[in-house]
Amino acid sequence: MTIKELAHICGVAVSTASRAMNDRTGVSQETRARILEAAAQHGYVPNSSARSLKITSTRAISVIIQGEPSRLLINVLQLLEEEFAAAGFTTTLTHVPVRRAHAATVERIVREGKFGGVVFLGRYGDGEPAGSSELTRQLAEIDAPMIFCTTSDYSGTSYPHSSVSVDDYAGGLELTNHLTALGHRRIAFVGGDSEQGRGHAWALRLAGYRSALESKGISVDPGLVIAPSLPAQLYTVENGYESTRAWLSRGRVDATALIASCDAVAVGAARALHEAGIAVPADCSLMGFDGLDIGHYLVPRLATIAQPLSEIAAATARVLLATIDDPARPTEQVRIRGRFLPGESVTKPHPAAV
Amino acid sequence: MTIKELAHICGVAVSTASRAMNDRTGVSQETRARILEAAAQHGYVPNSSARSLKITSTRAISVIIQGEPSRLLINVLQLLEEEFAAAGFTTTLTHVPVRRAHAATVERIVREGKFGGVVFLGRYGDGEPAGSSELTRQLAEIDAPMIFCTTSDYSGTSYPHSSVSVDDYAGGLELTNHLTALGHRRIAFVGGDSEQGRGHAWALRLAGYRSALESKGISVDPGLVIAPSLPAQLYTVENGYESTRAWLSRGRVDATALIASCDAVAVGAARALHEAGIAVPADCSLMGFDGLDIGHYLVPRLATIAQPLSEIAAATARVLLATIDDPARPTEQVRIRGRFLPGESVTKPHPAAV
DNA sequence: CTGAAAGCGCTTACAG
DNA sequence: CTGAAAGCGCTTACAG
Repeated sequence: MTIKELAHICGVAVSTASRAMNDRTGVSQETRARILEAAAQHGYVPNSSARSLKITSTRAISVIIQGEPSRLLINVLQLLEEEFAAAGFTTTLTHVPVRRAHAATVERIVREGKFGGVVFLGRYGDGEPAGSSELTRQLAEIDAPMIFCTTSDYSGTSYPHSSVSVDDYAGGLELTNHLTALGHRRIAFVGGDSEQGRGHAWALRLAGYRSALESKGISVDPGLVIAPSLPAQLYTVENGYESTRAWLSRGRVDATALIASCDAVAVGAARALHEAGIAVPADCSLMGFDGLDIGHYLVPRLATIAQPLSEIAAATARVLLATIDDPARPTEQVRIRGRFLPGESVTKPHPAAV
Repeated sequence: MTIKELAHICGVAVSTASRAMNDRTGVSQETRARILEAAAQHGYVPNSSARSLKITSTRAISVIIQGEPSRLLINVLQLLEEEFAAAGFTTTLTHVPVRRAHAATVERIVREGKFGGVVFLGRYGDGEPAGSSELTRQLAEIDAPMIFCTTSDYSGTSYPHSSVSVDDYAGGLELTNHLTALGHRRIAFVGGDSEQGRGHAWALRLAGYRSALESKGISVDPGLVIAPSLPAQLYTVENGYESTRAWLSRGRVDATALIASCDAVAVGAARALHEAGIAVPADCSLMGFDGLDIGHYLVPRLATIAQPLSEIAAATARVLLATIDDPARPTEQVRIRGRFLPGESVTKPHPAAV
């Protein structure tokens, strides 16, 4: 059923039916009621294509996720939807495969002009440094309100778009400080490489780890920074397991604690430690990052930094909507402090370490 | 830029530009090349609203997920996208909140007629029995190709739509047989209630559990079937933890093994057992269901039934596409056997049980 | 091979 | 308050 048929049934013009359906002024109370009733009775649903073809300022947001979304991103997506819905905006998720030409797809979405704004959720591009990637450069040329959510560029170089994320650096710092306060000196970091990771969450967490150690006068041992065995799937349980196993196979390193680049990596690392006969936390303490629900139920319960997802979603919506209202608005980099969640996976250093 | 501008630039008619862009016959090789080049140069992107307003047979599939999607559903979604893409179909995900009027939203999506077919992924409706819910009845009146994926109706009553899922019943049977073969007699089941669950995955797994016990001459003790403490979020770690804890607090029950309705529930149950001083598997064996990646890395490694996700996605696409080709095609109920994954969470029964 | 025209289902000035 | 008409950007018979 089209609006034309609906109008015919009610004996009114199409324009009147449209006004009634869209809750617009300029229709008498009774005419509106009659039309709405007929619409409900006949199950009339406006054709959204025709609608968006006419509508100029589309109150819609496109959320773009690249690759397989993690549990965390799904939770953020949920919250983003709620935030935007509260402001009267629709949210549409577009899923961009990692392999395909990402920039082209994004450009297409933006150029189509169906959306009032775009949220990039999670990583984007090919994992290059956020501020200097080819994609970022291309995006800078596209004139549309956009924001990066849970992706940040700690390097602080000029950054063409707004972003919102947990303060990964401060989190890495805090986790490490917890461990040094307990007396740990030989602390390993798994899931990140020191090279080519600028702008990545793990790289910022690693930077926090380095700073914390240095501020305590502990020199960072390169042998304790464990490169990812599966660089294509950094934040996965598999990567945590394989990386830690490869590291342990290289011989005794005397670490008394291990910080994982995220909770999932921590789970994999815990398994690798277990298989090597190293008990958590008796022989080696373990820290995660993200605050996933599941970490709270593991045995031992995982110590971690919880990402403030609600605040991240709220800030993302706030900044993007403000940018839509005022495109000339300066960009904003929002970093929100995470909350430390103590766990059973951490204790004082064992004299005979890993 | 619109197709009109593109046509103007190339000095051709709009219809010619359209034909060139859509790879249609009836354009000279050189004209086509010229138009495509101009399109690429100016970054012309067709307006999809205008396009879908004209197109009759929309080669697009709507995937509807209700509530917060689990890890498992996300994986299936991924695979579905690939399957449909291979057949030249676009996939659009619509996320329906649990609270809101689900039937109305679904009806709206279907009635809009933008999609060639609809996949319901995961649970739908208010958790009522699949075959007899109000929603199913309403959907039966909507004339569009649809299929239910990972949702099934084991009851075998006449079912108005096609569905594809793992064989939950056979899986429940297999898990239980493994335990009885090891000598277990007092086996509990957590995460499902015996009432009002017809059509739910956990109910089918529970049915398999019952049958397996009965076939061994072991009577099912109602005290060993643990009702969910959080019925609103059945397949969650939280529910596994809370349900098991509530059950353990009711006193000694002599169970030597516990089957969880899914892997997530198993993780929560493991935590509750641990807090009660019950060791897995020494004091109590534990079985999951689904075969999530993480279960493979837990300590102890979780024994489970792996859902054949690729096969489920492939069958879903196959049946739905066949239904689109031939709407008169009879509905089909596909049940795919899961694969048992042994784990360290299961052993022979301990004499002094829970 | 190419073009002019109709029309998909809507919304929105513009008249009355 | 209501209606007739233009037009959003595209595709597709229909002529040439």
